Amino acid sequence: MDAEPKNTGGKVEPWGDITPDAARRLVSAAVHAFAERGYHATTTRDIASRAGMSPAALYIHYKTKEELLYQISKVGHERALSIVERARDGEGTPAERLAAAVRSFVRWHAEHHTTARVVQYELGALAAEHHAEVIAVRKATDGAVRSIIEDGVKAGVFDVPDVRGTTVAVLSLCIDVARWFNAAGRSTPDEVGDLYAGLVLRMVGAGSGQG
Amino acid sequence: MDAEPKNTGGKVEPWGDITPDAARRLVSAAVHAFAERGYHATTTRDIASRAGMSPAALYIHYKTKEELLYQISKVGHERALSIVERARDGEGTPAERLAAAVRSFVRWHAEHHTTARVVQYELGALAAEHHAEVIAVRKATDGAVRSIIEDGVKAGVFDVPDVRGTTVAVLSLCIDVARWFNAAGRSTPDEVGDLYAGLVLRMVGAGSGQG
DNA sequence: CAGGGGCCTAAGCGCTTGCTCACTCTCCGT
DNA sequence: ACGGAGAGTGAGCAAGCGCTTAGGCCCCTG
Repeated sequence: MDAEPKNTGGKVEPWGDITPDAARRLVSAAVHAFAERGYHATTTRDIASRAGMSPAALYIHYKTKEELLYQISKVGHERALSIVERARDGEGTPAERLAAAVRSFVRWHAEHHTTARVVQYELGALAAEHHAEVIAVRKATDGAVRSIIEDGVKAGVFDVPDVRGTTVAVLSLCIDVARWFNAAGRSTPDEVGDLYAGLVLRMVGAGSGQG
Repeated sequence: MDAEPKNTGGKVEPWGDITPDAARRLVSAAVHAFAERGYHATTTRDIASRAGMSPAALYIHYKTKEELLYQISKVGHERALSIVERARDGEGTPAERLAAAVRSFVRWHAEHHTTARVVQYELGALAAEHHAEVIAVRKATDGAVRSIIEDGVKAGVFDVPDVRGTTVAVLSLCIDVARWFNAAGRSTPDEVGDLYAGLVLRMVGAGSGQG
């Protein structure tokens, strides 16, 4: 029933299931390099040396540098989508489900901020067909969040005049965590997730302090 | 008292006062290229050809490609800072000033989304000292927003348990507009600004519907 | 009208890039 | 013992990069 790694919210590296070992090291090296300098400023030599191998070894496991980005982007987007889908399909009131979606989505972006930064901000470097594929996943994510908000509006527990615009705002808030979050910073992923869940409930007019 | 172009919220190109004409065309070309493909994926030949000149002409007006980015980033950040400072120092209740700050800040990011995208997302490509300079301006912007929120908390009209975290969230919301806003899309800069101002008032517990 | 500065170009230099090639080493089934 | 597949390397190619150089045109000033 759960074909994913053990734990969606925990601290597992998202690339633990890639084989062989060298391929996994390459993906991990690419994630860190892309997150630090951006895709175009990262060289294949940089990725290979971070993975502890020669420049040529990269091409044994991946056809191009772009394929590495595609792998990262695709897996990351699917993980992000599954997080909000799980919240959408879960039990509870719309407010509880929206809070759960935001909390786990934000926690993922904070916990895996290196991966998330690549996933959210480097997709413009993908080849056309890969880009389109990833955009489709993003639209599904957007739709999942919107459907939770619509549920709340239909149930009369949310006060949201502009559902589409508010959905974009909620996702903005969550995604941007990947840009500024710093593991050495003041707050933990859990704290940010809780804070943001509360802020989003207020945004939809279902703030905890007002019923 | 106002050494800036005529209009901070209007539709003026932010580079209208650069001379000579060729330098202005180069900056404008660089902004568009950087926004579309990113700094590192943009070539000096691309910038020059967009500006209607030969590759070498770029170096008559700017020492390096990075200096072009610095010019864009510095001017853009200063403009953004002046927008929130104006709101902070303006008249009205904390709620009114916060709403004004968000409205004009968001409107600027939507209106000038091409410039804003470069300003907000390409600063990592700056040289170390230029980067530090720009970071200082960003901190000032953060501080200006935070001081408005603190005013509201002190006055007892905002309900914000975590001022620092909420400030980050508010800025996230505004900045991310530059990433997704599309001039051909559904909503105008004014509409987004109004929507976001309302959402932020709710985030700080000063929603219009509850006094 | 001489001449110098501002603005621009064609050509190209030195270097780095993504990627390939010929080859080696290690492991494993027969 | 050995051949073939998988995984890796050192060297290097073609293309593209940021940037420079040498020189030409135009206009302003004396």
